[in-house]
Amino acid sequence: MATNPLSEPSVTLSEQVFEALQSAIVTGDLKPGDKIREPELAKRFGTSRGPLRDALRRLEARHLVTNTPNAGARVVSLSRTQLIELYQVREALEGMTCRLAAANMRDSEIEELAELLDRHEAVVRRKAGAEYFQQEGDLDFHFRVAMGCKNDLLRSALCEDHYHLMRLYRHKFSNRSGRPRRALAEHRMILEAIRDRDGELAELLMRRHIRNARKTFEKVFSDPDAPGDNDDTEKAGR
Amino acid sequence: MATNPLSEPSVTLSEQVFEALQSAIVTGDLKPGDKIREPELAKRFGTSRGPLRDALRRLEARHLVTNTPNAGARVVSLSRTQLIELYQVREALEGMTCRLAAANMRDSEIEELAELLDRHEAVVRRKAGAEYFQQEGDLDFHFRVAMGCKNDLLRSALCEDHYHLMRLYRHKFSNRSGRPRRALAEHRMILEAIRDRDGELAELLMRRHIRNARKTFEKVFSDPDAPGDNDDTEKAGR
DNA sequence: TTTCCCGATATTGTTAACAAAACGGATCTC
DNA sequence: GAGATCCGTTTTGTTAACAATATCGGGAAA
Repeated sequence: MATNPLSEPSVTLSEQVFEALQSAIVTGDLKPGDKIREPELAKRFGTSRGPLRDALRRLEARHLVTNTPNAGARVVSLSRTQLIELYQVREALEGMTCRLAAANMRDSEIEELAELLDRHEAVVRRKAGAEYFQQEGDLDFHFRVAMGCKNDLLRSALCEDHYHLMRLYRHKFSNRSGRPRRALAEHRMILEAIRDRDGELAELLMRRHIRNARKTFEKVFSDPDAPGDNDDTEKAGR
Repeated sequence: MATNPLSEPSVTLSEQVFEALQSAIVTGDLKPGDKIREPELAKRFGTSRGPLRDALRRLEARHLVTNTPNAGARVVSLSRTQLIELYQVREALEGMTCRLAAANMRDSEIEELAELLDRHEAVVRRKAGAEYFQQEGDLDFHFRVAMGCKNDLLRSALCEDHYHLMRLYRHKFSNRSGRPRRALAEHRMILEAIRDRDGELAELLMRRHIRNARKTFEKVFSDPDAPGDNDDTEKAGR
């Protein structure tokens, strides 16, 4: 898949490039650590460097791109330590989110969340590709809780600033050794707390849930003091 | 004073414009809601529109500027609701920050924090302009805790993304009716918890501290068009 | 061979001009 | 007189060229 189409002519070009680039990063078309050469990408998207630079700045705000003055931009590449830091931020943010969701989510939203978990359960029961789908499903669950908290600043911090970063690294978010099944059980407990409108419990459970995911991650990737950003698929090509 | 000098020739122009514009916003030279006309500001800073637009995108990431396509940028103007949302985000983020600071702050940093509080106490004792200085001091305290948490993602979220927004609205952050004195006492308790390396307590106290500030704010700026009593948890659609 | 310096080349930073869209005011219609 | 419509102006979006900086490779000296 070389070039993204850049649809929707009415909206601004910067916007389209932004969406296309973000998509390219999250889907792995551009890999972590890849250098971003402005002329090359501009030509690829059929635009000039102006809108491209504009898009780069926005991606920088979402931590999907890092920029060093006079040296150019690269697709972000998180070390093990940074991933752990992300878990900690999520624990804080999503804990609060969940507390607010218990207070502010609409009954209909709660029911939809329950149905979502039912579908996840069916997938996990079938066992077929459970790990992978559970990854997407996990993000989906957290996404919906964020949408339900009715705090716009929190929602945007999660769904816009951090969500795509999580998507980018979801394959590293622990999905082994029966974790999907446990995660689903934790989701169920959180849902029940929200249903009971028990914000305090909902927050506690969400924090524990994310903390558990972090601990599993730390165990699986237990390189003590390796830099972390280099392993399987790697190296800025040329 | 009309024009900021744009010092430091070695660094990039975008960077300088970014700093100057941010300063102009936080100091009140540009006021919330002000329209930002690119040609005007570019001329004021003695640059072209390119670097200015670049700076605008970065300020957008820090929520200091809002941009609507084809209609231009404005200095952000937070509603009462949005300010409350900011308090909630701070409660979550700074709670975690404080927990980590208790674990990771160096002894020397803790001592400097203690000295800072001593200075604040002297100011508050003298009563002279206590409210104002306590504002800056309060931010200073929170800033240092964030610096001490040793989680770079958290630190940047607080010190870069939200700090300047808080500075912009610090005069609205409750500083009346003896709150500075109480805030100082709360700071002292937080410091003690950090000193004891008691992360759990430090987080609890910091969250309570910010929650108290929020409640005072909500009382002082009570919603004019809210019908009944204020409900902490419920929020009508906007 | 290794190291350092230097210049060719590529990439980023910046500018000014052009295109398109929004804004404001005067005029016209009802 | 109220409201809609058109047109000139202003402002934003986009482009291509120019300037400054960094990168890379080759060659000279130790």
